[in-house]
Amino acid sequence: MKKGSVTIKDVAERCGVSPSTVSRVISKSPRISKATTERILAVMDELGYYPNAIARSLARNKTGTIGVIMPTTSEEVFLNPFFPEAMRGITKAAAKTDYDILLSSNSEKDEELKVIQNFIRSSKVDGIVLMSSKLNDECIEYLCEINFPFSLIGTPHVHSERVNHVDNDNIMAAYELTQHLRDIGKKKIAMIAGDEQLTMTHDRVNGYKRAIDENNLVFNKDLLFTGSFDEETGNKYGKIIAKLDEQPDAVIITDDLVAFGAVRAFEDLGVRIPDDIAIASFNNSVLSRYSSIPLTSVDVNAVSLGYSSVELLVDAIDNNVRGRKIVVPYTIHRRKSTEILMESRG
Amino acid sequence: MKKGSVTIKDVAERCGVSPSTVSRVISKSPRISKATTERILAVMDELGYYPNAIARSLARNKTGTIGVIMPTTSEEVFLNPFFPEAMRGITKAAAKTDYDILLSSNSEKDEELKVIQNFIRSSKVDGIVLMSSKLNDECIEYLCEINFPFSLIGTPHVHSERVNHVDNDNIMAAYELTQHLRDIGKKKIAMIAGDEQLTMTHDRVNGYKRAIDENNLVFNKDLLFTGSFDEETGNKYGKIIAKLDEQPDAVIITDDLVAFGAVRAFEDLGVRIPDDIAIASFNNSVLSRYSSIPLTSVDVNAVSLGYSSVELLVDAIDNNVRGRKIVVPYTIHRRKSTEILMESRG
DNA sequence: CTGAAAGCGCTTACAG
DNA sequence: CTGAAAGCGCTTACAG
Repeated sequence: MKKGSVTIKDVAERCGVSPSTVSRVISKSPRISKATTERILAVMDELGYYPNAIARSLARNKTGTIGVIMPTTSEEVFLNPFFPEAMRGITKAAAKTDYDILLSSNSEKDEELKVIQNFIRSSKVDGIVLMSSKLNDECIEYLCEINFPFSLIGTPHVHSERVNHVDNDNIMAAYELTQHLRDIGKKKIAMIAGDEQLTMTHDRVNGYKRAIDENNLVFNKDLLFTGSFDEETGNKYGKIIAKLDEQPDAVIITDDLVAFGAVRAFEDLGVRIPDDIAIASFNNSVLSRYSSIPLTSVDVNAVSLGYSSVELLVDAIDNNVRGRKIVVPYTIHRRKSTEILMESRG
Repeated sequence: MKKGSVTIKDVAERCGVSPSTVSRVISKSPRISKATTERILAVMDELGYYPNAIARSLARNKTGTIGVIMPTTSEEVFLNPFFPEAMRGITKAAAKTDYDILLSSNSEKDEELKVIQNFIRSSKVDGIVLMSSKLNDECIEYLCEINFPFSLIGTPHVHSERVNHVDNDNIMAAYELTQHLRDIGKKKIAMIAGDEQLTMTHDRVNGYKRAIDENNLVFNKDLLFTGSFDEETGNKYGKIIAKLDEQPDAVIITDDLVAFGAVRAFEDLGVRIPDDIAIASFNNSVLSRYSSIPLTSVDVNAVSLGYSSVELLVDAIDNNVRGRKIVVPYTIHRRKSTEILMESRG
């Protein structure tokens, strides 16, 4: 557009000072007299001057933007309400800290590392937020190796003492959920966990197992399912579970959307919720409230996770902080899908 | 980090050529001999050279990034599934066209214009995607005035021949929805439309009115409500509608989330859906399928809207195109909330 | 087909 | 408190 608009040089000339001086009032250097400062500010206003962010970035070797890496394909991502929520927290924190957000747009699966490398090598960003944590995460590996500032939503599998991360206590959350199911009288509890590659999945499975052990319930690995975060997965496993010879009486599911798939399967097959099978899931999306059977669900507080991830990152960029960890509390919302059974019922 | 890493100069020296030549192979200029090109490529690889995007931007006066402006507060935005969906389309198209996405993070309401001005004046972006269209939209106004490349998701209220935009035919969609309600035997149709400031709201209201007229139903402005896109709004108007002396027998609602609020109100007050009041809404979110009463809903194809908005924008940037319009088809999904009534019923 | 030079718009030691 | 100068890493007419 109107290029060659007004530059620092124009302002300088008009004021009869050097560009250096103008630059200093821009960056609020205290070494400029109040008089000149005000005169320059006035002229900047008059001329409609606005500092060029690109030029500034180049000179200062700092971009003022952070890269946010959406896991896997952006297509899948936005189906899960977790990510929009987390983005909400991220944008909010970014607005506060005055960083811009460069959104990764990896079109293909497993291009994350490439996107990250591109962001870094072409120096488009000062730091990176990783929105998920896998078991052998090459992105985490890479970022640690080159010691580039980043923060992680989730818990790293390795290098935990070197990476800034924010997470819920997923072990405890799954543990509590399992306890809750036992408390309402359930004995045989299945689990549909998420992607095996995610550390989150492992944490939740561990919490589940611990509760099973402590309550002297039997752990049966045939009752533990893993898969992706979509309705289909839930529907598929729901059908399998409903048709088991020894049907479980409860199931913990790693996400509401998946849970809906299971609910659909149960309804289709005449399995009553919560009477025959109770359901408890994660993410507390709007859907969990408005489902035909409202679902007990863990609110992981995705907004806070996102918000804190940016705070951590800024600390990493500005103060070179590494290995800090923030735990965001979760809340279990009890709903009809795990309602306590009446004494007398057919 | 590893600053002063490897630059174009390093590559040039190592090759015994000038930086100009290296620059030319980077930008794939055809004027460089195949031999030198290959030699230089090899050295770039050997040295791990990667062009600095910032420097390139400054020199070329082009950033290679597009700014995406989320309407109002980012907090509200992510509650509505429309936006994540649209973002999905946007990131997908951006990945294809090789543009980066700078996400607006306006923390306060009505800071959109400021964010836009900041993006443009500090030359952080080559173009802008506006995700919603208001009646007297100062952002559209501004962008037209300075003739900055942008595209709009929605229909502009004015300057329509000058702005690139992509939208559904909202008039027709609301018209069809109203017809559908009449077809299932409804006579007195209310509407909970969205924010009065949105052109979308006006289009939908117009389609609704037209259908009312054509069918010789009575238009009653007391049956037309406007408000924001949240459950509360739906719940509030749902209660009001349920308590009207002459209760309507159907209601069109501008968004599933709002519709859920109304459903809740109706259920609480013993109003049967669809028997007493049928409900048809917009956006076809996952929720509309899994609600206690599945909702008839219009799929606006938000992903396509987002995708096309980027295509339009790139055309605006590269070829200076203005005033192009794309219409994205919608689909009405009929569900239980507008099921045809049985003949004999109490 | 290639190079020397100027320039993109800012910042920042260094010197005074 | 202020300025001259060099530099950030690239691009691009211009000239050959």
